[in-house]
Amino acid sequence: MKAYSTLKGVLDILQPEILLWNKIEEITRAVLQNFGYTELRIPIIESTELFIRGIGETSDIVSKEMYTFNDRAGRSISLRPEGTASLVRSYIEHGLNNTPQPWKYYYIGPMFRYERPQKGRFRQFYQIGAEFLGNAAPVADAEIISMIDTIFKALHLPDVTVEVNTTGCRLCRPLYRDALVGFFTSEASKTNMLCDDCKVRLVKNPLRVLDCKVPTCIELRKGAPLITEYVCDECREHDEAFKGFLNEIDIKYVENPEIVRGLDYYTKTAFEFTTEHLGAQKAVAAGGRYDNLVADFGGPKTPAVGFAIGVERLAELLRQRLDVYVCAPLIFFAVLGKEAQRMAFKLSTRYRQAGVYTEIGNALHTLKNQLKRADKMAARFVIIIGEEEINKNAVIFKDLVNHTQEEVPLEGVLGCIKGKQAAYNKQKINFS
RNA sequence: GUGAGCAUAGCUCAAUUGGUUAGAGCACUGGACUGUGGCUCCAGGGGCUGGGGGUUCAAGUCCCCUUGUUCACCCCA
Repeated sequence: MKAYSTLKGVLDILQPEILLWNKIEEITRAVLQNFGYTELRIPIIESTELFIRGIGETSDIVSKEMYTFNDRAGRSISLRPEGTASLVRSYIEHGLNNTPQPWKYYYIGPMFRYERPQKGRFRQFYQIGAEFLGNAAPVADAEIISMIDTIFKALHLPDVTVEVNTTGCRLCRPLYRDALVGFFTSEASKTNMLCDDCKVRLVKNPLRVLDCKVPTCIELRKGAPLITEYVCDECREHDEAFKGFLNEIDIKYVENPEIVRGLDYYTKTAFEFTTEHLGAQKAVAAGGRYDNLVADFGGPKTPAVGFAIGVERLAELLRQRLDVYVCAPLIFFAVLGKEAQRMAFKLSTRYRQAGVYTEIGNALHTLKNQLKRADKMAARFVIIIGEEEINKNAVIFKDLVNHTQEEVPLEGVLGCIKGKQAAYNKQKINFS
């Protein structure tokens, strides 16, 4: 029979990787909570229309990366490629604008994009994202940056750079866009010298020409108009105030006019947290403001800021750096014979219900073998039960670390364990 | 969608210029006088050399195709 394997770009996350993920989630959730965010579980499938309307029909995500299919009733369904559209949908669908504002929620889960996998990029990948709705003020943008910064500090993530940009709004961005197109089309020779990709970009998304890595394009765009020269007063003031708040809390940022979000809904602030340790996919978190999306979805006009962290990328950066432990059993029962097994099963059930991690050896194996397993599992204590012990109504209580053992009467076993929970062995996980 | 590199045991890797039954370490399982772990020693299981085709007396090794994978482009978390 043919061996099955995961689909391209889709991974099983197993030990020890998953322990690192658990730790990341645990720490991140705690920080999100401190900033007033609660989780919202959004579905993995939505109507395709939701993403087309939200992310934009011409975006790469929608035009070539969505997992789209028809359900049995012929409705077009898509696996979510991102979380924001769903959260905004949920906000409107449940009338959550009628709950106390502002509205702060986060989500954790897999996203799906049909792309060629490479370092830090997968077809099923996990995001931890949060959305802050109902606050148009620059301080909201800064609070989001501060929150990501706090998460990364809590995780001891090293060497991250905060890059920020303003992408303008619906009033000023078109002006800039036109200016840019005008710049590149002012002379036919200039247009022709652009690379083929850029010729397409010039029509589809001119801002991306600024991001091209072809040398001739880099040369050609010298002297091109800058977004900062075209943003309206409101956007400029917003941007300045936003950066002022970052200065206020000593967050070093780099202004990068090349940050052009690939999702159409962004306005004003756009940002990325980048690192040099991730290969080409260097953004570990990214986001921005989207003041029109809620209204575009038919909700009340509601300003919003949000972001998403790439969990795989974060985990990649934290391998070796975050101490991750797996709990070993406090008690391992080594049992000889059926009666011993019965006793161990009863005892261990009691201990487990009291919150103690116990394991029971295989009664068919020799004592030596069971001790070997106990050791391999890094168990702290072994309770040996054999015929002799059953006859004496006692057990042997063995300390695997101090190499000591004593015979204790059955009634005394619980007392032996009491106060020893702190003695749990913790096995530090070694990522290699 | 485009380009390049790589596919040998669960993992990391060997295998003269093509040349016998494809090896090692780690891991796993068992054993070293029958009820005592770690160390050591011994043994064992496990590979159609990713799949298919071709060249050859002979292919893990050379050629072609295919699939997977890695990295990069595009784009993005």
